[in-house]
Amino acid sequence: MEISSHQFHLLQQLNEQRRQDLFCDCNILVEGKVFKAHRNVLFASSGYFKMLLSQGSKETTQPTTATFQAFSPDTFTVILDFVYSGKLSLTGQNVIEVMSAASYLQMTDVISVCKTFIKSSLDISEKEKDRYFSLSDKEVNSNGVDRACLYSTGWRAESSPPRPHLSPDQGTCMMGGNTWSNFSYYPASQRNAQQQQPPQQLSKHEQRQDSGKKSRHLGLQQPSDVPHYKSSKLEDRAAEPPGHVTQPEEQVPIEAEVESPHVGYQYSQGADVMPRSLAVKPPGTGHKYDLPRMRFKCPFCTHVVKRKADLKRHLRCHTGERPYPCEACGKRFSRLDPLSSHFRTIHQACKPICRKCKRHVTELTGQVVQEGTRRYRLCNECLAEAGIDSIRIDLEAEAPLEFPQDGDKDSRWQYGEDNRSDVEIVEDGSTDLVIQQVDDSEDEAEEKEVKPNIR
DNA sequence: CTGGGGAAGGGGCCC
DNA sequence: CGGGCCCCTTCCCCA
Repeated sequence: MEISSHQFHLLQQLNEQRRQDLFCDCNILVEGKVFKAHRNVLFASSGYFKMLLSQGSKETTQPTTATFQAFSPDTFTVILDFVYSGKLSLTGQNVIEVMSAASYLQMTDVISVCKTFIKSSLDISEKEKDRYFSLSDKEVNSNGVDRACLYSTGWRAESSPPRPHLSPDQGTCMMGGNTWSNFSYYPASQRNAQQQQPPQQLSKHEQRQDSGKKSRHLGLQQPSDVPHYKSSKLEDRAAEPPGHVTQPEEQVPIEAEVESPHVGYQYSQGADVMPRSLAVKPPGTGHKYDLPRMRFKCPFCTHVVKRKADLKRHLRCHTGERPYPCEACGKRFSRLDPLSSHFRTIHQACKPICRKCKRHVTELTGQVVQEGTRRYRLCNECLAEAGIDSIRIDLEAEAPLEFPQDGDKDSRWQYGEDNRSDVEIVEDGSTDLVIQQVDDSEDEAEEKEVKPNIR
């Protein structure tokens, strides 16, 4: 028999203990502000703390202290409140930083919720489009605030439970000129205890995407390996006056018009979702019989793209999402093509150019050198200058190319296996360099086969 | 401190 | 719609 309220009450008690500084054995210092918490709770909630606390001293009588500069005390307050209550107080103003902090702290649930929060606002509803059908572009783009006002009626939350700990201005907030409703997330385990908080429903598309990306984020490595969005940059961009980027303004049409009837993009929950991209028609297509040409407006900045897919891609630079990890070095990329490029350049030494003298080399006139997980080519002369005698096999460098922590996609990292059969390793005597004879023709074939993370 | 080069980020657009 | 290529810009490291 299971008493569903037990978990909720347990968490409540822990939260109460935290507030009263009872049994707190961990101090978290964020930009000078000290937060008290329980090691056990932090350990259970955050991959970062799990790592930190498991690596740290086993001594439990001394309080552990962690210091962070990567996010603000306010952001950590949101995170810590979530840890101890299951309620994530997201607003348009804090979602980026909260997600960044969650990424740093390896809290995949929070990341997912932040992503859902952001993504859920990206859908275009037919209803909303109708609403803007006759908007002039100037009305739409000349003033982000105006636009926010126009949008706000459609996505203001109607069922968000009141949260007394919020400051009044958190009721709705502005982000990039748009008004955002508050967003509360209650883990499934707590939803029963909450007042029938409507669950955040995702469209099939989103569910698929989100589940997939969630699994990717489960593979986050050390926080230092996890790139974070540049909040300041984002804020700068978001704060840019609309006229700052002239290109979209100039190209954007006088009349805003929506795409012809489309499918797939609908509000899942009208209350929590808002139209975040605006389709407008370019100049010269004013005639009603012209095929409507879409332009999609980024809700975070003034960028306008022609295709929804391009907007989706662009948004990753705002959300910081990097779903494509390089399995050789762990570096994560927001897109597949830069990853492929990185992989070819850094780990496959595809450039037939001597890294030292920049001359073109072939398999006859040069060799591949491996340094850690990096590979590059050196011509025989430069190789001789470097002193082949001083170069040895680095078995560490050959073997490490497995990344069990990342179950992303079908990422099959065959680098260390398949390549080895094709290369002849010249062993020498120095640090961590490996010279390899590589058959270029096979290298190309292998390049096709061994692309990381490519489905 | 500065300039050059490599790597990565990001947009446009084709397939 | 995703993958991928091209191009330009930005960032970072190093001499």
